[in-house]
Amino acid sequence: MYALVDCNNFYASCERVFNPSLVGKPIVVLSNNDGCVIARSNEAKKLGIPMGAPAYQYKDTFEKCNIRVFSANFPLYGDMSRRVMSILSTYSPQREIYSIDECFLNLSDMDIDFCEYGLKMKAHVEKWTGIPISVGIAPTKALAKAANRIAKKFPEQTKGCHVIDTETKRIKALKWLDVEDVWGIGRRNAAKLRAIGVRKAWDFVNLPQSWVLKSMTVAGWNLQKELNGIPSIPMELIEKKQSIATTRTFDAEKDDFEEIREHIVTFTSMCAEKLRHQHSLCHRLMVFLETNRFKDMDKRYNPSILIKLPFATCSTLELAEFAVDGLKQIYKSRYHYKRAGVVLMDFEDADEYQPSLFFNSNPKHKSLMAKIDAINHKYHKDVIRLGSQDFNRHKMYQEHLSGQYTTKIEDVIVVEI
DNA sequence: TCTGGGGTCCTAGGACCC
DNA sequence: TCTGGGGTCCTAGGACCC
Repeated sequence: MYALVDCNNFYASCERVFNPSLVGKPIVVLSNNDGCVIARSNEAKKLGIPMGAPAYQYKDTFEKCNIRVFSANFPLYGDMSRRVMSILSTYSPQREIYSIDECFLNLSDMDIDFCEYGLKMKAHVEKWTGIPISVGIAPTKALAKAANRIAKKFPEQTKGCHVIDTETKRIKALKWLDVEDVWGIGRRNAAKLRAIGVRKAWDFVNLPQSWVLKSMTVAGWNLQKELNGIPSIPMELIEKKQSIATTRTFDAEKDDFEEIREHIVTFTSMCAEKLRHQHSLCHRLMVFLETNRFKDMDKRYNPSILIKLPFATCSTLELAEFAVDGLKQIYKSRYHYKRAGVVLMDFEDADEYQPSLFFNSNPKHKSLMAKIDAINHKYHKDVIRLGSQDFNRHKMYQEHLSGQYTTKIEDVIVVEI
């Protein structure tokens, strides 16, 4: 059996933990630059605020309905996530962190009452962190996802935990679940399925295997097996990332090369720090630029360049040099850029690195980076950075930012008695 | 005026190998 | 008229996820 644990309206719940007056009130959390709605409390969902809604189009609704608006506070959400995940890891020897607010637990070979166990972890997480969660438990990951959906949809009946442990429950769940809500069936596949009359997950599992393989490849076939109770999507237990990206939409359109270069160096530095944190070296780096995607075609230019490094490295100095090299190759002065990013990929373990006979990362950088990381970690910000980085990091509109209550000492809440 | 960010996996097709 | 067969590796792009 597998459990899928999902935090309810995670970002909104994080804000509530440190501001209980928000309980029961509609909340939305906005993306960087206060651009789009990326999280909503149940109350905000009921008011009809869609996911991804551009904030400026809903400004009046926010005011009229007294919706509390927050700028994204990722240091807070990341730290709260870490706390939730660490509690959940005590409930199974195998935990897969699937996203910032979700994780799978392998409950196989455990002689327990699954429903009782799910409710126990729910109470535990809520008591220790203040974050409400829902639990779905079933024989496969895809069915656990479906069970979780049922737990969320019917809180009165399920108390926030639903177990699919019989054939009757499995069939009932699949006949209830809309095909587009099945984990792994996206918009494209849903449209294809609708076109041939498939409406429910139950219709999907009854499609001939040949059709599924042909139209949805092996991913679709695995999904079909999973929904039929045959585990076909393994637990992913390795917690090292296979790629690390830092990308940002700018507060305004930019065309100045120097300014863009500063951002690219900063993005590279942020990626490199994460890379070192997971003890990896990278072999490839991608740099991309994007013009405003809401403008006319003739003003758009979205170049990217993939650079194969001559040696594996995690040195910010070396990576930044390669990134700027790449930027020079794709930058054209006649366009206005709205977004840019750096992606590191093709990693290997730092401990298992086999040096090359001819080209290698500067060995002195290893201890230099370690010192810089230690100092920056101590001060919780980049007090040491490259001279070529932008001084204020990245400017963003963050009009409604809450405190970093758990990661910044000045923001810790003071209780007066 | 304004419209996010960070991931994973799969496939087709080209380059290259013998 | 007709020009082999069977592999692997790499890459770009698409689809999906939160």
